[in-house]
Amino acid sequence: MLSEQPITSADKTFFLLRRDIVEGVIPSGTKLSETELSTKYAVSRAVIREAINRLESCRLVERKANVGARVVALTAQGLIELYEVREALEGMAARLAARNMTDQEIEGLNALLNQHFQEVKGGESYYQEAGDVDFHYRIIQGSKNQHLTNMLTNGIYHLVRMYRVQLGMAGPRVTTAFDEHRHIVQAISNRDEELAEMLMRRHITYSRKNIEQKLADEAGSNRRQQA
Amino acid sequence: MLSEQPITSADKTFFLLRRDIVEGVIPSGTKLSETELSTKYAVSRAVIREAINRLESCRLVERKANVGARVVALTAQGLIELYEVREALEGMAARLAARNMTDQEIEGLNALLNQHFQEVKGGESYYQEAGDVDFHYRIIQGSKNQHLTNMLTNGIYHLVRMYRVQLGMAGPRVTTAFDEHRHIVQAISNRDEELAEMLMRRHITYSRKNIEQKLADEAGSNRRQQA
DNA sequence: CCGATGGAAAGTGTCGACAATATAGCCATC
DNA sequence: GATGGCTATATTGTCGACACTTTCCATCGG
Repeated sequence: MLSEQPITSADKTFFLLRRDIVEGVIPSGTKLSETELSTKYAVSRAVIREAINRLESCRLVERKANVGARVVALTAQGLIELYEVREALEGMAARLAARNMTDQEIEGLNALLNQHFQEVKGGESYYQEAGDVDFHYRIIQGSKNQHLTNMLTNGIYHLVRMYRVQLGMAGPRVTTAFDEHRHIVQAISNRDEELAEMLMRRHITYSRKNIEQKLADEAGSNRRQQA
Repeated sequence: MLSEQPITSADKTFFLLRRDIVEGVIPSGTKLSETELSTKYAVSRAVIREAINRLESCRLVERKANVGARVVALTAQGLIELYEVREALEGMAARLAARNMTDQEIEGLNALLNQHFQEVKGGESYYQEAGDVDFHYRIIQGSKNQHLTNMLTNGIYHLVRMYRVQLGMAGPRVTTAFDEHRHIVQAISNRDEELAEMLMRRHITYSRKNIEQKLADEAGSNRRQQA
């Protein structure tokens, strides 16, 4: 039923490049040469340019006129800033989800949670990341706010994933995060906008602090190694 | 001292098109024909395409593959969604500004406020819009968060302005808005993050409600006219 | 008279070539 | 030996032409 729009060559190249950048195949800081990429992907430079433009609007690469594009550098500061934006946007998403989600959607969210519970109990913690993403996606969709949805799913989430992959943040935090998810769904279920937003913001804050802690630990051990 | 980067033809065309779209010279819903625009602006289609791509990433136009681009349609729902995003992002910006602005920047904000006070007292209410934008810009900059700043100044603000211009929301609300601004600066001055965010969110909520009211009134009078 | 089919016409997607700009390396000069 | 300017090279920016898709309209069949 979904009117599937045609996929152009530029689209495909964009998706490929994005995947490679997010997954770290093309490391952070790499120069993206148009001529090089056009031979590698067997398309014209025009296609590559369009793909790079779109990567730029996702903030995955930075371009300078007459110089070229490079994959964004990953910094601790950048990650913190990203989580600050996430906190604001996803907090609002949770608030709006509590207002706008249908009862069926909420039911589906509960089902997803139960499924996760079974998996976590069964020790399949490797499902955690995908499950976490799925959970957040549903709430974002539930906000029914197009701007919010686009910003998060087309922009921020790929950036967050890039950081997680390349800084090696597969992260445990499984059981606590699960409880936090449960409480958020509870608040949405009760149509308590205030609480839903607050809990989502806390959830993301905890996640950020967890990552900051890890970065600090790594930095510490690196210093010890160097000494 | 600012290393001014070279401005390409695509840049210029982008700026021109954006201005024309935001100011309503190119009305909402208009089809943007690449061939037509390339003759009008005397540049190649490649340049036009790049400009349109960038307009799309600002969400000022929408593109469909093999069909073309049109200026986004303005709807009441869209405006509300925009303000919801603004509330989330600018609320966070105010919180971060309370944390990160320098004392000098805060002093500058106070000076700006006093200047506005003089102008408002003198009845120069036509300065309101520019002053309002300036006020919000400074707080956004004060957040020291690059992502936040880019999202707001490169994306949302142009969209908001587009709505304001084309739906004729030059809006009074001068004196009340001025008081709200004053209280926000006060909170930032006191480094009260919590309060700064709350006041900014309220400020934007009020602004949204004011606009919703106007839209409702217009719709009402339109119905009466038609009857 | 209405719907389907076919084929122009117009528009977008892609390409290779040329122009303009930045970078690197070399030589001359201080 | 270091610095400044110049040339050579490589890369990006821009262009016009061609390929493909969509859209519109006329024609045909029911």
